[in-house]
Amino acid sequence: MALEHAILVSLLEKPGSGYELARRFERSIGYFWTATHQQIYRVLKRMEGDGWIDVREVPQQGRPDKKEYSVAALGRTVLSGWLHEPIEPESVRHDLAVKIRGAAFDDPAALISEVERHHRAHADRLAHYLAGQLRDFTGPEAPAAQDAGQELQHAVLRGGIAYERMMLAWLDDVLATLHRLRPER
Amino acid sequence: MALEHAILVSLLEKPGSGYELARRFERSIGYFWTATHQQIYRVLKRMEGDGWIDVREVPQQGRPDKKEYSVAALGRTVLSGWLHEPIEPESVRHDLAVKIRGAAFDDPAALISEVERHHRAHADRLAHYLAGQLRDFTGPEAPAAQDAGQELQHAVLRGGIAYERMMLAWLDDVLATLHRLRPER
DNA sequence: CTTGTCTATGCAACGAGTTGCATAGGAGGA
DNA sequence: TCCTCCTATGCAACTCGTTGCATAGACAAG
Repeated sequence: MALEHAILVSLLEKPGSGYELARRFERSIGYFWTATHQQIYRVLKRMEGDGWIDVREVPQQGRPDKKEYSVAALGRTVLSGWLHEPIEPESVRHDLAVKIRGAAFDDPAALISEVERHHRAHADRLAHYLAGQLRDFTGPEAPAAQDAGQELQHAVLRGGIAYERMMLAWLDDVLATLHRLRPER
Repeated sequence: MALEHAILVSLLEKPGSGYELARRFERSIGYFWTATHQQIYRVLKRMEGDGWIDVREVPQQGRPDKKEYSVAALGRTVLSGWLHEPIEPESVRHDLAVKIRGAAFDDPAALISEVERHHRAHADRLAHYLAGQLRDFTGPEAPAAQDAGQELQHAVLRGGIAYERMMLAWLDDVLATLHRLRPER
C-alpha cells in the first residue's frame, strides 16, 4: 500500500489540506496515482494519529477554515524506509483489453466508437501533459537551472507523455484491426 | 468492476476450472488483468449462483477432481451488455513514480538499483510476450488464416509489447536522470 | 517414509477503495 | 429569494482485493 507514501511525497513537495491534496490527486499526482477525498481524509487522520504528519488550523476569509498538514520527522523516516525497500512491478488492469478480447464473442464493430472515445481521452491527457511540460520545464517561463526535485518530477512527466503516446499508437492499431474485421461479417 | 467480465471472456475462449483460470490469470490474461485464486473461486461461486455460468464435475485420474465452468446463456447476455456500455479510461497506480518523486527528499542514487530491477522485470516480460507472439501469431507454426478472436488477441498482445517497450525506454531515461543527479551530492 | 511439489478447492479476517449521504459558510446568478 | 457552485470536512455502509491458513490426493526425490 502506498497511498500514505504518495501523500507524504505530496506534502513534502508542498504542505496542504485534505481538500488541496484531493485536488492534486485529480491533477498532477493523479496522473500516476488516484484517490478520492474520502480516502485522503481517512488516511490523513490515521497518519496524524501515528505522528507521521503535523496539523495546523488555518482560519480563512471568505471560505471555510482548513487544516494544513505537513510532514513530521517520523513521516520522513517512514518515507525513507519505504524508498529503500523494493516494490513489486505493479499489476495492471486494462478493462479495455478485456473488452477487446470479449468483442470476438459479440460485435467487434460495436467497439469502434468506444475505442475512439478512449483515443480522444488519451489525446486530451497528452495535450495536458505537454502543456505542463512547456510551462514547468522546457518553456521560456521555466527556471533554467533545475534542482533534483524538478529533474525527477520532469522524468515522471516524461513517463506520462511516453505512456499516452504509446496508448494513442496502440489504439490506432486496434482501430485498424477492428475496421479490418468489419467486412467479414 | 470487471473481474466477472474477464472471467466470462476467458471461459468463452475456453471452459475451465477455477484452478485453470487462476493459472491463466498468471499468464496470458494476467498481462492485463490480475486475480488470485481466492478471488476467482469466490466470484465463480457467485456467478454460478446468479446463473451466468454452468458447472460440470469432471473426475480425473492421478489428480483431484475439478469443476469445469462454462458460460451460460445469461452470462453471454451480461457480457454483451457490458461490452456495449462505455467504461472510464482506467485509473493508474505507479508506485515507482511515487518513489521517483519521493527520491528528491532522500537519496536519488539509492533508487538506481531498484529502477534497474524493474528494468529487468520488464525486459523479461517483453521477451515472454515476443516469444508468445512468435508462437501464436507470426511464427511458422502459427495458423496462416486467423479468425476474429485471434486477430483481437494479437492486437491486445501488441499492446502489451508496446507497453513494455515504452517502459524500458522510460526506465532508461529515469536511470540517466538519476546518474546525472549523482555527482551533485 | 518423510518431505516437498503440483493439482484442486475453500474459509476467515483484514485492509483498501468506492458510493452515498450530510453539513456548512460564502459567492454568484436567475 | 432561491438555486447552484465552490471550498472544506466527515460518517456509514458496502464491495473489492489480499493474506494466512486448511484440506486432500497423487507423485517424485531423498
